[in-house]
Amino acid sequence: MTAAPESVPDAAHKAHPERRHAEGAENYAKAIYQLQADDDEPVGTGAVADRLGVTPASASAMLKRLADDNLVEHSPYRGVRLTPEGEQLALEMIRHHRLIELFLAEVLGMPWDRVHEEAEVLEHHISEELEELIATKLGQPARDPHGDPIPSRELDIEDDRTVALSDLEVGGGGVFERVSDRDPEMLRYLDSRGIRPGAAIEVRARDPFEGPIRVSVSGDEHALGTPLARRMRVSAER
Amino acid sequence: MTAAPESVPDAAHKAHPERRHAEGAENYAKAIYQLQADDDEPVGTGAVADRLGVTPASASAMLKRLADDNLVEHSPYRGVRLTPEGEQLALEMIRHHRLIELFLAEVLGMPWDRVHEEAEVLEHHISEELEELIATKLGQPARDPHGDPIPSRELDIEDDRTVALSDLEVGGGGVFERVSDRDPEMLRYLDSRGIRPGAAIEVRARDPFEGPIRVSVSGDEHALGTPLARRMRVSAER
DNA sequence: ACCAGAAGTTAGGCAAGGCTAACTTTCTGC
DNA sequence: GCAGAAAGTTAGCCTTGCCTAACTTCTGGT
Ligand SMILES: [Mn+2]
Ligand SMILES: [Mn+2]
Ligand SMILES: [Mn+2]
Ligand SMILES: [Mn+2]
Repeated sequence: MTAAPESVPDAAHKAHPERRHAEGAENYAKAIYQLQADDDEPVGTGAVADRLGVTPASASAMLKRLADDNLVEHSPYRGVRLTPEGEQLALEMIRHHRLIELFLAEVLGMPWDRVHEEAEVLEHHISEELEELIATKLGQPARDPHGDPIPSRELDIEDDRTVALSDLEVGGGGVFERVSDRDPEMLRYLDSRGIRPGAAIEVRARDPFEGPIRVSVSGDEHALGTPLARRMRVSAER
Repeated sequence: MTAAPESVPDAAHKAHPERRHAEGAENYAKAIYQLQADDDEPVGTGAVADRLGVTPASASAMLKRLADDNLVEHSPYRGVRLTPEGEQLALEMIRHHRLIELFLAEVLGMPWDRVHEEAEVLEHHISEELEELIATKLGQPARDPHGDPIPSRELDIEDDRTVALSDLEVGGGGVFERVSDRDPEMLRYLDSRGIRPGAAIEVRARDPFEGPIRVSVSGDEHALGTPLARRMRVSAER
């Protein structure tokens, strides 16, 4: 046996206070964070329920519990806002999620349209130690396979400087930075067209009434429907 | 889009019928499997309760539910035995567990005394697809970091041909095949002595009344307590 | 053969989360 | 400014697991 102290479990990875919250609370916190975006409007019960696929009644009950746990402030009938503690919890889960997605893609070769579903489960079940081992293995990465920023170990996250592709004028463009990871079909479609985060993209033409948007990506032209273009984010110019 | 069929989700990894059971059922099935060993005595409620750290009352209730789900046969007051379905479920979890342990150790460099705890959680949360990616990455391995055999994809498991080190006579020995993974302290101790699965081991002397066992491992002598020796398994000779 | 203690089960609770149905509050269009 | 619609909440119920306390069954020693 070495001279190492007995039963002192390393004590390293203790940046965040290791609050143990139920998986439910973690999912709600993440959903609220993502719905809150940056406009600091409170988030409605219905929006949370929709995103999590539960009834408004279930969400209402759960939000009250989150309020008791100091994860949200709840004004009945008006909505919820994350407390700083709730935001930390959300960011912790987002860090787990994105690290896992990248790890699955990079280390295990899982296709980028399938990593999301797996990460959605695993994010709640990895230890802080495993989180750290994954981050180290990946070289403390800044972005996940869909271009989304990964919060730092201290849970700082880069603020979003992108605009939706659907909001660009003809002639506008930039780097295709990120895309929603929640629709595998969509990801496979983009992949099959060779459209991936990091590519330069430019709007060539737009049709009115939500018509397709013609873009060029690395030389090729594509006509993208508005729902798709809404989920693709491009670096803000200027 | 390629000519690949739409929405047919690959259909590969479907060897086992993908029964979804609650995490509780998975843990109970695994516990019963491991208590059952090979002596096909039925397993008592108390033994299950002990191993899972719940009260006998809780185990009793749960065993009844497992019986309803056809995972065990339950004779009240006499004990339970796994059904074939229950055994498949147990082996599935054991495969997950041991693949995850090896993966964490080999790919992420997690020390062998810490992989068990992490695997204990993750085994319930990886998809069949991820299981397969891990197995492939590791080259369809046969043993985990503690020397325990990993069930095949078809859930066949090699039967145990080892004896406890504590049961060997002086002069007996063989290959140190495997060691219980449930006590991190013990694993660290063995590791610090350079005693690892695969090493040749021989009993040099024994003291009566559960006294220490003197063994030689790759040239060095060690005195091991009986509780430790009971958890170390050595290849059966002859 | 009996009976005490060990082992197992039942009864009654609790906490998380989900549901539906019914009720309340807020918002909106006239 | 008010009615009806939309949004949110409450009430009552369910499932999964766990608990303690009380009861039942089994077993081993005399
Ligand atoms: Mn994702
Ligand atoms: Mn963390
Ligand atoms: Mn499997
Ligand atoms: Mn293990």
